[in-house]
Amino acid sequence: MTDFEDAALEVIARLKPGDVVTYGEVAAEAGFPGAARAVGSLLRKTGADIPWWRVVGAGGYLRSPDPARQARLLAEDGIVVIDKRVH
DNA sequence: CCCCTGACTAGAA
DNA sequence: TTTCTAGCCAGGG
Repeated sequence: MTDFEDAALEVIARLKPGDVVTYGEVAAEAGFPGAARAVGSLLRKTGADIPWWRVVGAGGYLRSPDPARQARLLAEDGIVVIDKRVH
């Protein structure tokens, strides 16, 4: 487990219902500013156990391979998603 | 070690 | 507005 993965996973695990952060914010918060891509790679291989749906792309755009599913999960958190974007 | 890809971004053209 | 480029980190060939 790399330092990056360890820190990034913890940042995401701390997210509460209603919270939405971008890949870049997670990376910066984890101490690796600019490593937004690595966050995506991490979520891709990481199974459940973390609120991955609360991580979106810059501008609130849903970048997950299944935007519809992510939008539904966000809705359960009380977050409104319009045209695949969080406002 | 080199090269390419990707749930990314910000800035330049 | 759309397209490119450069930067970043992890992974795979």
